[in-house]
Amino acid sequence: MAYGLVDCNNFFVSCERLFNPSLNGIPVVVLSNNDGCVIARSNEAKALGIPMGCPVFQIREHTREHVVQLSGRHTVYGDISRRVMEIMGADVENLEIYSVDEAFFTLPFDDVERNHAFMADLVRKIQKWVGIPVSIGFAPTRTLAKIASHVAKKDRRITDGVYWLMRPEAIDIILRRTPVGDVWGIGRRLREALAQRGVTTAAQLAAMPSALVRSLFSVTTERTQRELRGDDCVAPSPITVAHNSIMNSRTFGHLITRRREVQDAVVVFAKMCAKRLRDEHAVAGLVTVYVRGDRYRQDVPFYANSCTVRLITPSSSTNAIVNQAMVAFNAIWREGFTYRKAGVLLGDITGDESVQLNLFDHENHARQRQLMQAIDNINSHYGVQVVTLAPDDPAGEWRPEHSHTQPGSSSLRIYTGMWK
DNA sequence: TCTGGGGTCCTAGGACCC
DNA sequence: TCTGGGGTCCTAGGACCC
Repeated sequence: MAYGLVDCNNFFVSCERLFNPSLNGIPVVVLSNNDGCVIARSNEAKALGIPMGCPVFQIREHTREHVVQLSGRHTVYGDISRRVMEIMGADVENLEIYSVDEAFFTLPFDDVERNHAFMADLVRKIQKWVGIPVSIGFAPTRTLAKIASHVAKKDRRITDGVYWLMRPEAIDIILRRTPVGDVWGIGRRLREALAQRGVTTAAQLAAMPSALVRSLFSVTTERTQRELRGDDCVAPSPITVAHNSIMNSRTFGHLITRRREVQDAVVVFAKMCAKRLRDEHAVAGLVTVYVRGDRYRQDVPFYANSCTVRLITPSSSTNAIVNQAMVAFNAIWREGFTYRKAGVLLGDITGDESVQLNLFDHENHARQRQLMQAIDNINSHYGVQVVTLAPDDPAGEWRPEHSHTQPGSSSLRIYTGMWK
């Protein structure tokens, strides 16, 4: 049994290079929202020593001058990702899409050489058809396959973009050369804790007694450790992974002190969450709202809080979710602080066919569902928010003094008018 | 001056029940 | 005054991932 991992190299940068070939061969980074952090780097940018997740202002000035900085375009990356995954899905078995630029799969043949030739072809095919360079690693476990794909990426000329980490001797050699912090599942905290015990390489972690790893850390870390030894511990996930939570949040471009502005943002996040729920034919039972100040600012008092509200009947109705988000928001809002970020998180998500209806909610639920569907249809037809629910109204009912509104009982008003 | 967004899983501790 | 044990469910918080 072996797992394959296909990994798109420097994915966001590679996408940008598709549209602008002059970016080839030079240092390029793609930035997060508000152009705050580096979220993708070309090899040339990595060579300049720019770390992943690095805030832009921390890049030394004379380095920054030589780097092309681009704002992220995640819709575009999503489209390109889909094309890569479609090609993979057509040629391999049990493709499990793990992230926008990675997927696990199992091998199509028993014969190693045949597999290798097939995979090397696949790497060339994706490069030719989509224009994205990928690397593929194979190993007895997913954790080892991640390490194998790193080897494939690093030593591309030797490996054809495909690397097999199957033989115990080969695994042993590679693990000795792999810093423990590069192992999938070992982050900064665990790396530091392990270093205190003299464990700095993946091989040393693999050699630790599993019971000790578990008692020092957690079952998750023990699983990681066993995977390094070749025990397959990560349960396979179904191809269509249902979400346990849906989140929408944003760091604001500047510090906000006005209630109205933060509240408007929360309403927008709640609406986007509700729309995604409906797209996934799901309903949520929990609505969490959180707000927080700027943890880096020493000169203003810091405040952060969150509140979770349960819906009496799980719902995907914008009205019900925005309503509960406002109840939660009102509970945590504090005047006199500055706010840097807010978000809405939906939890307890289930399929919408199995909603346990509250006795009094039956009729209301069916009507809500029809209304939401009508609104989604109109908006998707025109491609803009032609129809929207009332909460955007500055004189609306979402004021603190109206925070006792019960779920589902507030009136629904519809604006029709083009969005400017 | 400037520090992302969207997820997952695990653990500890409290409330509550019999 | 003495004041169980075992179970479930929920939540907050932490660590990790890309």
